[in-house]
Amino acid sequence: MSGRTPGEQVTIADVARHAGVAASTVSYVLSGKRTISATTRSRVLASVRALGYHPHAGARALASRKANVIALVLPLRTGMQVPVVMRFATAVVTTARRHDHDVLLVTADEGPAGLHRIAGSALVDGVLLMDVELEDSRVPLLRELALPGVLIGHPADSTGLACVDLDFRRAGELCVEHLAAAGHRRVALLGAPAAVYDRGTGFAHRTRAGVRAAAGRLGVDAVTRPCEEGPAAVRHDLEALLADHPDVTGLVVQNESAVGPVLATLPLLGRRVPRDVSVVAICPDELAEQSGLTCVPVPAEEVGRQAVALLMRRLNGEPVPEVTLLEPHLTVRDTSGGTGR
Amino acid sequence: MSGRTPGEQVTIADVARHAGVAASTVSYVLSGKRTISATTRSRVLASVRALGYHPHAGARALASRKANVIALVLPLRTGMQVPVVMRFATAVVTTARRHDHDVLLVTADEGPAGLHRIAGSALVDGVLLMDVELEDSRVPLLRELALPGVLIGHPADSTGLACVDLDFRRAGELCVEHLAAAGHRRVALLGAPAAVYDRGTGFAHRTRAGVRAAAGRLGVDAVTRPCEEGPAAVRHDLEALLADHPDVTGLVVQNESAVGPVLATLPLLGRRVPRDVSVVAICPDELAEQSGLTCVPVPAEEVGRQAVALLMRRLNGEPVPEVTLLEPHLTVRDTSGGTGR
DNA sequence: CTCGTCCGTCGAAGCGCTTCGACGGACGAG
DNA sequence: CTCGTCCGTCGAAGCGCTTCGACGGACGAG
Repeated sequence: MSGRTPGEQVTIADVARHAGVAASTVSYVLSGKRTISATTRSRVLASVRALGYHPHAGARALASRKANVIALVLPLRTGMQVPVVMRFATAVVTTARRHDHDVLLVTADEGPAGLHRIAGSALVDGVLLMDVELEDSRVPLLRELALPGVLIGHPADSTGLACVDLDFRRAGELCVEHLAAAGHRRVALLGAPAAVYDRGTGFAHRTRAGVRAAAGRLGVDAVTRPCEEGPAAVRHDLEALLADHPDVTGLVVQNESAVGPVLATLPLLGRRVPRDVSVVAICPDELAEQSGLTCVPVPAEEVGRQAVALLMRRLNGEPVPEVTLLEPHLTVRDTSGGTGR
Repeated sequence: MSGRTPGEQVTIADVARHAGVAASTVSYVLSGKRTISATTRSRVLASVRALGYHPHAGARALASRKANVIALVLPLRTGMQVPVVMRFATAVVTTARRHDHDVLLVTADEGPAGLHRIAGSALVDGVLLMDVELEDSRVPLLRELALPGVLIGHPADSTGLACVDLDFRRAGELCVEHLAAAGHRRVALLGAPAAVYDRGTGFAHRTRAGVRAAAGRLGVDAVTRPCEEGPAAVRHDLEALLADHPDVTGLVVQNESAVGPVLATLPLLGRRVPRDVSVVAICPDELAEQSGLTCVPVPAEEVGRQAVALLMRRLNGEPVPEVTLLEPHLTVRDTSGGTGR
């Protein structure tokens, strides 16, 4: 179609020759950094299309000192909410593309050395860090490297950083407020696996704090306990919870893999939902929708979009807020209701 | 520590000066493309470490005509097996790093234009294409662009390509053989969502073909039907299946999200597992392990490793087989057994 | 002892882009 | 009509690397 041999790089010089202008003019047409007459512009753009020109990414990065690539540092460890991560990643890629950036996938197990390498080699202009822990070793490194970064979740000390997250504390409060308003006086949080709390992962700790705070404020009894993954483990943890606290009538679940098993197990333990026990989850909305579950959705896409938008503003040298918390909302479905007690 | 201002690029010239050699010598030490004396080599490497040198990725790409980056083109559509995708992605990144390559994340919704852009801008040296359909529009494009690629799954025409996949046909056969050997004469495949078959996705079609082939060969009745996602949908589809075919005693499940609901629903329909109905799944092994499920594991990591290894061989100009099928294995657990009939 | 070979290193060129300074020419002000 | 301004374009330099050819010098063969 274009007549060129596939695989051969079309250069800016080819375009310039084809359009009868200087290479710098082509560059200015493409970047818009200088005014170019309408006729020249359209001639150049026609040549770009005719030749199927794409600027060489490496050459561009070298000359402009911008890679137009951001890194997405993913965790991929036990207890991560996998579908949430995927939807988040999609939103990140899509939004980044809209800002003319690509996304490099980095796994956390390369650790701080990975950040060093990526920053040192100018492979990326900035990073998105997921699954940030309260005391995260990568955070000081980010500061030291002067590498623009946006964190998903937030560490204990967020000075000089940019963090985006659902307001999990508020989400925990919302769940308890909803249950309390329906008359529940004893509630329980069935949370993430113990390892997640041990790592000091922010969302788990903050949710728990929110549940406790709201319970304290509203005069509700609240117990909280971790929950391991897998149907058998969930069932076991739920049974243990109800054995220790048989009078719990409101359940907050923050563990994707537990949602299905919890709803399946409760009837077997003689608890009908929502008549005997109300269940509220903090989880992806589709998951909740499938089961008619009352929930506070985790807005993965929105977090991804916001994170990229913030990073782009940082890359442009604009100031950004240290902490951006997304307001949670509770969607009422079939698994929560009043209590007879 | 290193004494340099953070964010300032350390260049090969800095290293050369520090070590008292020419820049080209540093380059040769790092690439190993010419013999360098042991003393020079160690002096250079010491300087590299002292200065914290990382070669500028763009400059390297420009000069060497290699980006040392591969693209991972992910689907992210309905019916994809999300955890499998994640584990696959991790294996890809890890293996690529071992070959000194990074991974660019591309979503399929950028479509063929994305491949054009990526190839044209020399951002990547090759691509890994996931979720390949039997008639995939990206496949001819790959050929046209002369862009080295490895496909996960395989299209109808694999001429000149490199495809890696679990041998899903054989996996389907294995499941039926296992059930037949245990005495089951009527089996059913509860498969992927209908949309997945409609798209012509290879793994779904091949599994179904394998189930049918083995059933025919062994004189077993086999019915196959798609299964939508979500507990309610799964339950509905399973009930419909058993209503139409009440004498089915062997169930093959190829749908991650259906595994839990199927095991939860069967007892409610009066079928104990494995006494009344044996269940065999094709799914990630952890998922099966959690439920004590007999299964043919989908070896996501192994597929990822193989795919990267093949791509690296292609990038080195070595010949690679058109189709690489991984041999499936059946792991017997608690959900399958003999039948009384 | 001499010559050829080859090992180890160097310098220069070039990869494809961006950006800076310069410079015609059009056009408006006086 | 003249001069100054500014718009639109050009050419050159430079980004940091790899790679090629060249060339000392050591060393072995004769």
